[in-house]
Amino acid sequence: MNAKKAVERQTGVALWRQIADLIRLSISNGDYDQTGMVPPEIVLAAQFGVNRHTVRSALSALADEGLVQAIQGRGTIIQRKERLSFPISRRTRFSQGLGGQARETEAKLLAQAVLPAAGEVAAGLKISPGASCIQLDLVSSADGRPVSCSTSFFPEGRFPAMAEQFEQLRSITKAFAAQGLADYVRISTELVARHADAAELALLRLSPGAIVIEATAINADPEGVPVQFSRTRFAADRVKLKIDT
Amino acid sequence: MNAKKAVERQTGVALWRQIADLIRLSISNGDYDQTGMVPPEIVLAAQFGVNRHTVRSALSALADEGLVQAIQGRGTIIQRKERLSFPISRRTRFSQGLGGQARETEAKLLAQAVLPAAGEVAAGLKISPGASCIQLDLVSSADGRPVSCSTSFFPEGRFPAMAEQFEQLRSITKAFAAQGLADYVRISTELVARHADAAELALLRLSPGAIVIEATAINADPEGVPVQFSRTRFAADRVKLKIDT
DNA sequence: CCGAAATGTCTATTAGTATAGACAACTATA
DNA sequence: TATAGTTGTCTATACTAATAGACATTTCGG
Repeated sequence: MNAKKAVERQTGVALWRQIADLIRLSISNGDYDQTGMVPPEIVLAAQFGVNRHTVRSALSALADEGLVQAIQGRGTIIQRKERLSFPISRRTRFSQGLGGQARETEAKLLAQAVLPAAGEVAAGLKISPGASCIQLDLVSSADGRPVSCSTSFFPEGRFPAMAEQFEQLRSITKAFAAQGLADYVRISTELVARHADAAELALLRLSPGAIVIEATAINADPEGVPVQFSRTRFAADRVKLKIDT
Repeated sequence: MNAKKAVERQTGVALWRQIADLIRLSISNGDYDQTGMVPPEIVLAAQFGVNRHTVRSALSALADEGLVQAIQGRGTIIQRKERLSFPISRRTRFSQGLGGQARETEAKLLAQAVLPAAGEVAAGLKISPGASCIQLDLVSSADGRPVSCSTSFFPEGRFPAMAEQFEQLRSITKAFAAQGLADYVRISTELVARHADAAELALLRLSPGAIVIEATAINADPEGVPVQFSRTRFAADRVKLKIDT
C-alpha cells in the first residue's frame, strides 16, 4: 500500500489534523506493528503529498495525546495503540465486555440528580411524563484512559437507592441486583456518530476535532419493563463496537 | 437552551466547519422545527461566540450541501432534514430496512472484480487465503441521496454469478436467492467511526470533514457458513443505526 | 409606505496554516 | 570514526480563516 493517502485542502479541516487522524487510524489498525515506529517524517510527507513541516504538526499533536514519542536521530516510536472492542448485545454490560482487554476498568460517578422525566426519557422508560427518575452521569475508563461517558436515567419508584448503591458497588449491574433486579437485557440501541462537544472533549480527554459514537439504549427486566434509559458517548478512536446478534 | 454552544479554537478544525456541523446536528435533531428556519445569523454568532461572517461561512457550506437556503430579507430556511434510521439485526437487509422512510431506494454497482481472498477477507469468509472471491463495490441511495457505500466479498466457488445476478436483480438478497441461497443471517458486525476519506467524500457526496460509520459485517447461511464479507461506510449525518438484539 | 429585521457585499487587519530551504543535533551502523 | 538517516530549529513567504465595521438590499408587518 504505497498509494498516496487522501487529504483534502480548503475544507475547514487543517491538513495537519487530517494527517494526524489518518496516522492514528493506521496505528490502531496495526499498520506499523512490524517496526513499532511511525515511518520517517519525510516518507509520510511524500505519502500525503505535503510538506515535512505539516507532517511534523500532525506528529506533534499525536505526541501531545501521548500516542507517539519522537526521538531525535532514531525516529518516532509508538507508545500506545488502543482500540478496545466493545460488545453490544442483549446482555451488554460495560465491565464484563472488556474482560481481558484491559488490566483495570473503572466507572466514576460524576453527578447525580432526581428530576421529573422529560419527553424522550419518559417515553423510553415508559413512565408518565413528570414522574420522578434518577439521573447518573458516569465516566468509564480502562487502564486509566477514559473510554466513554454516559448519562443514565432510572425510575425512582422502583430503584430509589440507585445512586447510593452504585457509589458503593461501582457497578450498574450490582446496584440493580442489590435492589432486587437479578437480571436485565438490552432491548434497544441506537447509534449516531458526530464530533465531540466541549464537555466530552474534557471528560474523555480527547483532542479537539475528535469523534464520538453516541449510543442511546434502553435496558429492561426479563418481563420487558424498562429499567434504564442511557446515552453513552464513546471516544471513537479508542473503541470498536462489536454487535452480537 | 440559550447556553453558548461549544466551538474550540486552534484545533485544526476551522470554526466555520465546527459551526456548520453543529447547525446540521441541530437541524436533524429538530431544534428548529417550530419555525422551519435557522436562527438569524446575528443570533447564531452570539450563541457560538464568533463573528457574524464566520457564521455566514458555515451557513454557506450548508447551503452548498442543499440543506438550507438563505433568502435576503427573510432568513435562512431549512430545505432538508434527514437522518434515516437503519436497523442492524440478524436479518439486516438494506432495502427492507428503510421501508417507509424513503420513497425510493437504489443500489448502484460501481465496480466488480474477481480476486484471491486476502487475510481479513479470507478469515471472515473462512476460506483458504488465495481462494478466489468476487468483490462488489456498491453505493446505496435513498430518494436520490447517497446513504452508504460498501465493498463486499463473496466466495466465487459457491456464488460464481454474483455480479451478473446483482446487476440484473439490483439486490444482494435476490442475487443470493437466484443462486440457491434462500435465507441468510448476520453473524458479526463491527462498527468504527472516523473522518471520511477522499473517495468516500466523492461517493457519498459529503462535505469535507464529514464523518462516516464503518460497519464490517459477515453474513452466513442458516448452517453458519459465511457467504458475504462486507465493509459498509454510512454517511454519519444521514443515518442512525438501530440495533435490534 | 415607512421601518425593523434579515441577508448580501465590501474593505481592512490580525492570527493561523502551509510551503520552502537550510542547517544543527542526535542515533545507529558499517 | 565517518556517514547515512533521522528529528529539531530557524527564517521567509504565501494563503486561509477570523474579526471588525460599514452600508446596501430585500422582505414583511404595522
